[in-house]
Amino acid sequence: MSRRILHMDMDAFFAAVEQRRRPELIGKPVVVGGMGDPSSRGVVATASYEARVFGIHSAMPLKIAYKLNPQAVFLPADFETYEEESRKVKKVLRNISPLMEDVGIDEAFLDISAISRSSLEIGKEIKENVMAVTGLTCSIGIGPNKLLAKIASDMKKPDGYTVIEEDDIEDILWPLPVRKLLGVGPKTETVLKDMGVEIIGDLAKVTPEILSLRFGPSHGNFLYRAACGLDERPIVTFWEPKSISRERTFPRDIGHWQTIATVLAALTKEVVLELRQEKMIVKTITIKVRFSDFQTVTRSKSLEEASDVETDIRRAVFACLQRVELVKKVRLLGVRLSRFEKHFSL
DNA sequence: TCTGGGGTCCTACAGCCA
DNA sequence: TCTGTGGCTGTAGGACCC
Repeated sequence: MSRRILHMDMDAFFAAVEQRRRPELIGKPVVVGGMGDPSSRGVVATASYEARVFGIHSAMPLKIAYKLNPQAVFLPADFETYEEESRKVKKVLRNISPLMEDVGIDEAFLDISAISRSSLEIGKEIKENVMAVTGLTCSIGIGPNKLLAKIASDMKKPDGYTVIEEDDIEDILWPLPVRKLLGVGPKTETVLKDMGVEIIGDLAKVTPEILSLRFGPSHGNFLYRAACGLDERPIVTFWEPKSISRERTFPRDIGHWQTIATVLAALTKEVVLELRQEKMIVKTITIKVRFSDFQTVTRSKSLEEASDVETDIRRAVFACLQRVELVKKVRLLGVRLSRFEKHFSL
């Protein structure tokens, strides 16, 4: 039986939720992100299609989005509401197949290989049910693997439905820019461009040996196989968290050691609270310091014995802080816990 | 121009040990 | 006893994702 993977992507999710609950925003450029104040630090989480016309897109600093369109409606992200809508959508998908992989708040993969109905019927049912429970549209892509399903869902947005078959790889996949491949970000794109590789078809003509030399064996092989449309990664329906972290960017860069210490202690409290909720104990503690010039350093420390005791973890955090040279003002601080063990006594 | 917050995975390197 | 090697672990940083 050949694999049939479906990828569902909500259209401009956060902005669409805001437009649905405030109909006066329908048809207007809506930008969701940060505190909703374009004069403060933050980036765009989602821009409505009306805002995208002005060149506003995800991950763009709010200040730049404001310059592009000062008339746009800027709103803070309301994650609780988005999570609630997301749960409804995921339930629709699980009703089709329990083999669902969550990919963040607004995306999911679904393995529909074992379902006898046509792809079109399944896609139609999902779209209708998502609309019925949320009032929102989504785009659907179907392919023989996750890589191609994801590319398919991105091809016709919003409210799209696209199928990519194995025979379509040369016609549909190869003319696309390499950046469309999941795993090719700005850095990889630049290196590939320097090699004369601009579209996926160019990438498929480079040998895996050359790609491995440039990108390392793992990423190099991945790139080659991706360019050929090959991807055997399974649908992962459940996984244990591997790290818990909290970080904070200050409205203005800070220079006082006292403030740095206070914030790190507060962040430690937050991660420890979550650690205990997960009934885990932790071995490695890492702090992150980003300076005013965006230089970022991390320092980590492993405990002799895994712990969930706040004083142990805070001590490790401050031991890490002592190893950071605080010669510049600080823009961001973070605390991360990793390498968990189960807390058997609980 | 200015660049969030929560994650995952990979690589390089150093130190330790068999 | 000395030296080289390879595996493992911890640490730091980077790229990428939504």
